[in-house]
Amino acid sequence: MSPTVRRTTLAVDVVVLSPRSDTLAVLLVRTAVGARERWSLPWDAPQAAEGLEEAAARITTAALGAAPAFFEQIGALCDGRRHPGDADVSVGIAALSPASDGIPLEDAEWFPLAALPALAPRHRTVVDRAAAVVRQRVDQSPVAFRLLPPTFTLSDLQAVYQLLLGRRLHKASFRRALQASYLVEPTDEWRSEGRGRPAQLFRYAPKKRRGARRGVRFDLFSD
Amino acid sequence: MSPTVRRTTLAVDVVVLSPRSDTLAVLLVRTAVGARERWSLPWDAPQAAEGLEEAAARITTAALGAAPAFFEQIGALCDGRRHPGDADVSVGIAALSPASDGIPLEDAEWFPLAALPALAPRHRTVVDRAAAVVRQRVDQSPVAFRLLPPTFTLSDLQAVYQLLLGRRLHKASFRRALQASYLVEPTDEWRSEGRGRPAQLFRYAPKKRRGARRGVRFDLFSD
DNA sequence: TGACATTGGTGCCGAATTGGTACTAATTCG
DNA sequence: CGAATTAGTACCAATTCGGCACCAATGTCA
Repeated sequence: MSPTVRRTTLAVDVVVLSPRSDTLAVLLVRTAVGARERWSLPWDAPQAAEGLEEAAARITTAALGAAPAFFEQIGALCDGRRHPGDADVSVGIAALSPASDGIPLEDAEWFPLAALPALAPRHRTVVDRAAAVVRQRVDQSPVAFRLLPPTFTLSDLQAVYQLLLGRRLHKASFRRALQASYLVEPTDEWRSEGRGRPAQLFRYAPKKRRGARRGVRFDLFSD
Repeated sequence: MSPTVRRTTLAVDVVVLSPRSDTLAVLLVRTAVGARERWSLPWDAPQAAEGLEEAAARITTAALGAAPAFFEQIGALCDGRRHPGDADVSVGIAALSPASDGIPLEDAEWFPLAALPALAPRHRTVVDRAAAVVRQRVDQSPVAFRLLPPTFTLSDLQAVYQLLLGRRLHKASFRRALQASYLVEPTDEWRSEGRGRPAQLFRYAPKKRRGARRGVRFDLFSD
């Protein structure tokens, strides 16, 4: 018996993440279902000859008015869980948007990741996986920089890392590690943010220094 | 304009990885195309009401005669690249199988990851992503243990880590890290492998010690 | 205007971790 | 028995880490 394809229905569900008022927030759109107000992730089917990330960009732009700075696919879901459009399979995409970018359209709103309204079960799973994936990627891809404007202070950067990792970092150690990584370079601008000493602005500018590989670390296991 | 689903064709492509003769090997199946011999990943469409990993287990069993020990989905691909069954979308699954498990069926064969025959472009991408994902997960999920039989020596384990990471590890440091991680426990069996001192056998038995979280490491960036 | 609060940034030191070498242990081969 | 081979450990110097204290530059307010 040789393999054959089957027709299925497919949806792209986008989890747009952005730091808003000191927490990670998710963009949801209002869906009119009966009398009660309901929310869902922005989603749609990919159009013909459209890549998955192209579709994600289009879907996000429709809800936020701006294209996100970064995408990462978090996989296909095909559990039996209900999807708002009854798609057989969902492809989840995590999209990162700087705090300053975009103004949600009329039927869209930011919700803190920790305080979401009820969602379709499939969407709930997609959100959870997106958050987990982004948090895991923090030190392997430039995730944090995509949640910040093009120039930022080191305190901003540290705050984003702390948001993503969910724990405090030591200022001196953080800067040492950053220095050693050749990921940012200083600009000659300074920002004065009300009181306190002005902070130097940096930009993301990774140098291709192959970092010194360390030995295996077994410390991130979770299961 | 509210979102709607579209019908597409879907395939599950499985990358079965196993350590064979000191390299990572991939299981391929022979596909008769014209006169020339061609190879592809084992694949099929998911059956109705079948989860993606269930499908992967079924597909692998059909080619290897045994179900793999571990699956990890590596995402959906929807580039324009050609798929052997002309599926619009492929879901790639990495499957791990211990060296000792399974005997490839008549039309299946192991190929070293570094010396694969020509594949359909989509399958080539799936293989590359599977290898990258598995290598990245090495220190975050029990990937290495799924490439070994239930009991193994620490030298076996170190060899697998070295295969996956593609570099040498220091014996003392490796064992220190392993000790600190509470991932294995000794059995009271010993294995004598020809010459040399017999090695104690261990089994995978993760203790739920929340590892001491370290500071951010910026060293694994690749782009 | 000058003390003080506030935020940014760095220097230093003891403790922990790392990588390396060298050692001991247990077995097979001849 | 001794050489060879593989397993496992002890020690040590160098590096890295976390924490604290300190200095710097600005706004606030008496």
